[in-house]
Amino acid sequence: MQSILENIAKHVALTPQEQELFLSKTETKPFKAKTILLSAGEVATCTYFVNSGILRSFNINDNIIEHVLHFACEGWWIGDMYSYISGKPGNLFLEVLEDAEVVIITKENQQQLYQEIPKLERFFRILAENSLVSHQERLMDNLSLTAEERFEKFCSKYPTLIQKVPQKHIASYIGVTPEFFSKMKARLLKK
Amino acid sequence: MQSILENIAKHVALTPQEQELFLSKTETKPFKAKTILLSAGEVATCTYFVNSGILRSFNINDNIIEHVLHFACEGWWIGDMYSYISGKPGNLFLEVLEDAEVVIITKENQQQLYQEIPKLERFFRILAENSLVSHQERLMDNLSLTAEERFEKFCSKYPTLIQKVPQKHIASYIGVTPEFFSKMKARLLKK
DNA sequence: AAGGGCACTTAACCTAGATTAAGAAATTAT
DNA sequence: ATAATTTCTTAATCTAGGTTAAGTGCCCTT
Repeated sequence: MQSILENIAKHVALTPQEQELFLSKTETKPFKAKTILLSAGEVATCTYFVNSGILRSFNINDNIIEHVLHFACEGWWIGDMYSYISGKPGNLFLEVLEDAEVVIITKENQQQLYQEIPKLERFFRILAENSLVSHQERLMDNLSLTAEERFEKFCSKYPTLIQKVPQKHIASYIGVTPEFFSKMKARLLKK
Repeated sequence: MQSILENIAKHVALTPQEQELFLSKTETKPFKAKTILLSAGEVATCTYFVNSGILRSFNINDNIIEHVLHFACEGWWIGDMYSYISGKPGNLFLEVLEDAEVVIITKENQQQLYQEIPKLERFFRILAENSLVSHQERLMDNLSLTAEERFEKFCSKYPTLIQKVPQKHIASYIGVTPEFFSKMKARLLKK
């Protein structure tokens, strides 16, 4: 299991004291599958780091159709960035897909940490930049690739997720209906 | 015209000396429309801030179809974040659409600035976070809205751009062909 | 001022993926 | 175990948006 400190150490070096301070501002909790950590309409007051298990963020259209924004498994960060930084009610739900242990950082604590350990500004800058790059790529993929190509890309990028999460969520992530996804999968298997 | 210093001042306060230092690490240049500042396959060594005029970033599929990632006009930042942070050849072109004045920061200079003015880590963190949020929103819009709804959203978000940039680029940005865009526009005008 | 590209429009036809519906398989709960 | 609920599959039908093609108008350039 990759710890949150190892995750930070990938980009900035914290002293033992800083590490301790950092951990003191976090809270680690277990959650059962199906738990909703955050609902649309609420203000996101925390950011989440996944120690183990799987989470997803998604929104709901017209009270019917879900769209998966993100999956997060071991070693990933997840949250509702819009609500978190704006302080306004968000559109995202955050759900546990597989029993998970999650490190929680409140916005208050994160602000304090920025004051006390300025290096963390760099860390979260790099995190945001990397996330931005992958969103840009996904956006361009959605504009230029077919559903089949997006699925293949998803498989090579997140090979472990395919076995673990219901395929309707993967369909939603790549932007097709579950029915079409099923048809497409059958077609690919014949090849 | 909004200066780059005012843009920074929105999020962090620099002292006069810091402001001077910052400007000394930048270069401001005029560019004629149609100039290509960066091509796919090149490594992006700079980030760009637009003083005036309009730029766009886009990629090209199979040597044929362009997809617009971004427009940038007065007061916006633009570049190829993937190539810039990875140091690898990128997929994006950066083109001037309307005669422009652009502030250029090289990666080297930006790294030095991070050392000398740590507050800039915060500024660029906030910049990346905001950009991330708008990419997430655009991604979800592409998954859940019709072309017509995306167009309406584009109009209310970037009212000035509609008059100024060729509509085929706007079609590309919202993710439809120029022909369909034209048809859709005619349909909307009838209402 | 003339001509050569672009940018835009229109229209006929086409297709990837959506929708609807019904049944089968797999999980979950009791 | 068994019932209940979800998830997945299959198939028929439909549509938003793509493709192809032809024509119009409008900047640019010289």
